[in-house]
Amino acid sequence: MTADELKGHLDALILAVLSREPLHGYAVIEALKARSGGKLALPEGTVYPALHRLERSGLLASQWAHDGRRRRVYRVTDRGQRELGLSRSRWREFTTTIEAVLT
Amino acid sequence: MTADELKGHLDALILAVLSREPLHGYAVIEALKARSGGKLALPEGTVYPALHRLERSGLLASQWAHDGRRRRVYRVTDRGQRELGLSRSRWREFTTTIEAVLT
DNA sequence: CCTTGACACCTAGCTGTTCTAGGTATAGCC
DNA sequence: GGCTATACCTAGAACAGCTAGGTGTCAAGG
Repeated sequence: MTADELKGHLDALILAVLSREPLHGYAVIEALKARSGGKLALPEGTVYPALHRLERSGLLASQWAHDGRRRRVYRVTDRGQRELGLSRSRWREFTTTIEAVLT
Repeated sequence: MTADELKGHLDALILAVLSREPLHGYAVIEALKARSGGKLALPEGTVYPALHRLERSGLLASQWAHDGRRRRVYRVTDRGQRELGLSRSRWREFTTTIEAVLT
């Protein structure tokens, strides 16, 4: 399920894990894996560009941390928090719409 | 909600409406609109290529009907029916996975 | 009669997102 | 010293959905 069916929902997932606590990119990947029971095993080439995109559009902010390794730690901005709320209600509408047709 | 978030799920939706009864392309668009309460207003440029794709991969079969207008009527093949079943369970897994992360 | 709008089909090319497949570099363990 | 896990990055491929154009029929209204 490393999927094309994911399209359009990745941003919300990233915002969701980062809204709990700031994390660096690699840790975001692992958090997604952990919180989904291993189902969401996203490659770095998917997540890193997504983080950059989200930062460019002001939903995330990042800071370099140098505790041994170089790590870029991301946190959700206020706008990102609001966007996460919108994403959640959009998700609910999306699923009910699809399910209305699918069942 | 005419969306990028739809990606990867359109095929299942089309199979679902056509599994009830065979329809021509334009009617598929209207059926999707009706069954979703107007939320799914997909442009022709999305649906027609999808129908062709599904036929090419053997999940749909079509026949021209000439009752006044030219209409290409699509029906779900046996393979398409099986695929619809798979799509439904994939959908369930997909939503539970996303929701585990999102909530 | 002729224009407008709904019906019904089609496709080339744009866009944007995910993935593939490469690359760099450090830390820790055997 | 070499291997694995950690940690970052990006160019380009692949592909789905959309935009924006096109054709043609039919029915209703002016």
